[in-house]
Amino acid sequence: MQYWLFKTEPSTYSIDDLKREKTTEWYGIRNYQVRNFLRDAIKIGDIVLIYHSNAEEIGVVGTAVVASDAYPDTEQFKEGSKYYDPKSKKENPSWLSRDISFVSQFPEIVLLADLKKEKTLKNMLILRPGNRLSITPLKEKEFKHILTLAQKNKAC
DNA sequence: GCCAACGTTGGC
DNA sequence: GCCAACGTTGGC
Repeated sequence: MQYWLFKTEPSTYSIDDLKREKTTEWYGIRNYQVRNFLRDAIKIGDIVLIYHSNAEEIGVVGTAVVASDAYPDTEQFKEGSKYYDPKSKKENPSWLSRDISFVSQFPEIVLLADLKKEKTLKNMLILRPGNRLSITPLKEKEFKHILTLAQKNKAC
Protein backbone atom coordinates (compact mmCIF):
# COMPACT_ATOMS: atom_id res chain seq x y z
CA MET A 1 0.00 0.00 0.00
CA GLN A 2 1.36 3.39 -1.01
CA TYR A 3 0.24 6.92 -0.40
CA TRP A 4 0.21 9.88 -2.77
CA LEU A 5 -0.78 13.51 -2.76
CA PHE A 6 -2.62 14.78 -5.84
CA LYS A 7 -2.77 18.53 -6.39
CA THR A 8 -5.69 20.16 -8.11
CA GLU A 9 -6.94 23.69 -8.55
CA PRO A 10 -10.47 23.64 -7.17
CA SER A 11 -11.59 26.21 -9.74
CA THR A 12 -10.79 23.52 -12.33
CA TYR A 13 -11.62 20.34 -10.41
CA SER A 14 -12.40 20.18 -6.70
CA ILE A 15 -13.11 17.51 -4.11
CA ASP A 16 -16.79 18.43 -4.52
CA ASP A 17 -16.59 17.54 -8.20
CA LEU A 18 -14.95 14.22 -7.33
CA LYS A 19 -17.55 13.51 -4.67
CA ARG A 20 -20.32 14.08 -7.20
CA GLU A 21 -18.68 12.08 -9.99
CA LYS A 22 -17.42 9.33 -7.64
CA THR A 23 -14.80 8.23 -10.17
CA THR A 24 -12.89 10.42 -12.59
CA GLU A 25 -10.07 10.37 -15.09
CA TRP A 26 -7.13 12.25 -13.56
CA TYR A 27 -5.88 13.83 -16.77
CA GLY A 28 -3.70 16.75 -17.75
CA ILE A 29 -0.40 15.54 -16.31
CA ARG A 30 2.24 17.25 -18.45
CA ASN A 31 5.39 16.58 -16.49
CA TYR A 32 7.55 13.56 -17.26
CA GLN A 33 8.44 12.78 -13.68
CA VAL A 34 4.78 12.74 -12.70
CA ARG A 35 3.89 10.77 -15.84
CA ASN A 36 6.40 8.15 -14.75
CA PHE A 37 4.83 7.99 -11.30
CA LEU A 38 1.50 7.30 -12.96
CA ARG A 39 2.97 4.67 -15.25
CA ASP A 40 5.30 2.82 -12.90
CA ALA A 41 4.96 3.56 -9.23
CA ILE A 42 1.28 4.16 -8.63
CA LYS A 43 -0.85 1.03 -8.25
CA ILE A 44 -4.55 0.24 -8.11
CA GLY A 45 -5.68 0.53 -4.50
CA ASP A 46 -3.10 3.15 -3.51
CA ILE A 47 -4.47 5.88 -1.28
CA VAL A 48 -4.57 9.49 -2.44
CA LEU A 49 -4.83 12.75 -0.55
CA ILE A 50 -6.60 15.47 -2.52
CA TYR A 51 -4.94 18.88 -2.21
CA HIS A 52 -6.40 22.19 -3.35
CA SER A 53 -3.80 24.60 -4.71
CA ASN A 54 -4.13 28.15 -6.02
CA ALA A 55 -7.28 28.69 -4.01
CA GLU A 56 -8.71 30.87 -1.30
CA GLU A 57 -8.18 28.01 1.13
CA ILE A 58 -5.11 25.95 0.32
CA GLY A 59 -4.70 22.51 1.83
CA VAL A 60 -5.76 18.88 2.00
CA VAL A 61 -9.49 18.31 1.61
CA GLY A 62 -10.09 14.58 1.42
CA THR A 63 -9.03 11.15 0.25
CA ALA A 64 -9.44 9.00 -2.84
CA VAL A 65 -8.25 5.65 -4.13
CA VAL A 66 -6.49 4.73 -7.37
CA ALA A 67 -9.07 2.87 -9.44
CA SER A 68 -7.42 1.96 -12.74
CA ASP A 69 -4.17 1.16 -14.44
CA ALA A 70 -2.49 3.87 -16.48
CA TYR A 71 -4.03 4.55 -19.89
CA PRO A 72 -3.53 7.26 -22.53
CA ASP A 73 -4.75 10.67 -21.38
CA THR A 74 -7.88 11.28 -23.44
CA GLU A 75 -7.41 15.06 -23.56
CA GLN A 76 -4.06 14.98 -25.34
CA PHE A 77 -5.74 14.10 -28.66
CA LYS A 78 -8.59 16.63 -28.41
CA GLU A 79 -7.86 19.60 -30.61
CA GLY A 80 -8.86 22.75 -28.80
CA SER A 81 -8.50 21.23 -25.36
CA LYS A 82 -6.25 23.02 -22.92
CA TYR A 83 -4.38 19.72 -22.72
CA TYR A 84 -4.17 19.06 -26.47
CA ASP A 85 -0.67 17.96 -27.47
CA PRO A 86 -0.16 17.89 -31.25
CA LYS A 87 3.15 16.09 -30.81
CA SER A 88 1.54 13.11 -29.11
CA LYS A 89 0.65 10.25 -31.43
CA LYS A 90 -2.09 7.72 -30.78
CA GLU A 91 0.23 4.83 -31.47
CA ASN A 92 2.71 6.20 -28.94
CA PRO A 93 0.94 8.53 -26.52
CA SER A 94 3.07 10.94 -24.52
CA TRP A 95 0.73 11.31 -21.59
CA LEU A 96 -1.13 9.00 -19.25
CA SER A 97 -4.11 9.15 -16.95
CA ARG A 98 -5.48 6.96 -14.21
CA ASP A 99 -8.94 6.85 -12.71
CA ILE A 100 -9.37 7.74 -9.07
CA SER A 101 -12.46 7.20 -6.92
CA PHE A 102 -13.79 9.36 -4.13
CA VAL A 103 -13.34 7.98 -0.62
CA SER A 104 -13.88 10.82 1.87
CA GLN A 105 -14.14 14.54 2.26
CA PHE A 106 -12.70 16.02 5.44
CA PRO A 107 -15.21 17.93 7.60
CA GLU A 108 -12.77 20.85 7.43
CA ILE A 109 -9.85 21.55 5.13
CA VAL A 110 -6.42 20.86 6.64
CA LEU A 111 -4.70 24.11 5.74
CA LEU A 112 -1.24 24.35 4.26
CA ALA A 113 -0.41 26.84 7.02
CA ASP A 114 -1.22 24.14 9.59
CA LEU A 115 0.75 21.45 7.75
CA LYS A 116 3.77 23.74 7.96
CA LYS A 117 3.53 23.80 11.75
CA GLU A 118 3.87 20.01 12.05
CA LYS A 119 7.35 18.67 12.75
CA THR A 120 6.32 15.25 11.47
CA LEU A 121 5.59 16.75 8.07
CA LYS A 122 8.57 18.99 7.63
CA ASN A 123 10.12 16.74 4.98
CA MET A 124 6.92 16.32 3.05
CA LEU A 125 7.60 17.12 -0.60
CA ILE A 126 4.63 19.43 -0.94
CA LEU A 127 6.19 21.74 1.65
CA ARG A 128 9.51 21.99 -0.14
CA PRO A 129 9.88 25.41 -1.70
CA GLY A 130 9.77 25.29 -5.45
CA ASN A 131 8.22 21.87 -5.59
CA ARG A 132 5.86 21.89 -8.53
CA LEU A 133 5.07 18.22 -9.01
CA SER A 134 1.33 17.74 -9.16
CA ILE A 135 1.65 14.24 -7.71
CA THR A 136 4.05 13.50 -4.87
CA PRO A 137 4.65 10.35 -2.82
CA LEU A 138 3.72 10.44 0.85
CA LYS A 139 5.15 8.41 3.69
CA GLU A 140 2.65 6.36 5.65
CA LYS A 141 3.55 8.38 8.71
CA GLU A 142 2.77 11.63 6.88
CA PHE A 143 -0.52 10.33 5.57
CA LYS A 144 -1.67 9.15 8.97
CA HIS A 145 -0.60 12.37 10.61
CA ILE A 146 -2.69 14.41 8.19
CA LEU A 147 -5.70 12.17 8.86
CA THR A 148 -5.20 12.85 12.56
CA LEU A 149 -5.18 16.58 11.89
CA ALA A 150 -8.40 16.22 9.91
CA GLN A 151 -10.02 14.42 12.84
CA LYS A 152 -8.90 17.11 15.27
CA ASN A 153 -10.53 19.74 13.12
CA LYS A 154 -13.78 17.84 13.37
CA ALA A 155 -13.63 17.93 17.17
CA CYS A 156 -13.34 21.71 17.23
C1' DG B 1 25.10 19.71 -25.22
C1' DC B 2 25.01 24.40 -23.30
C1' DC B 3 22.36 27.99 -21.63
C1' DA B 4 19.44 32.18 -22.07
C1' DA B 5 14.79 33.20 -22.73
C1' DC B 6 10.41 32.11 -21.91
C1' DG B 7 6.23 30.01 -19.82
C1' DT B 8 3.99 27.92 -15.90
C1' DT B 9 3.13 26.93 -11.14
C1' DG B 10 1.55 28.27 -6.92
C1' DG B 11 2.01 30.76 -2.43
C1' DC B 12 1.32 35.13 -0.75
C1' DG C 1 -1.09 40.84 -9.26
C1' DC C 2 3.64 39.80 -7.92
C1' DC C 3 7.45 37.02 -8.12
C1' DA C 4 10.56 33.01 -7.08
C1' DA C 5 11.44 28.55 -8.63
C1' DC C 6 11.67 25.47 -11.95
C1' DG C 7 10.80 22.93 -16.58
C1' DT C 8 11.00 23.46 -21.48
C1' DT C 9 12.41 25.37 -25.75
C1' DG C 10 15.41 26.58 -29.27
C1' DG C 11 19.56 28.91 -31.19
C1' DC C 12 24.18 28.09 -31.51
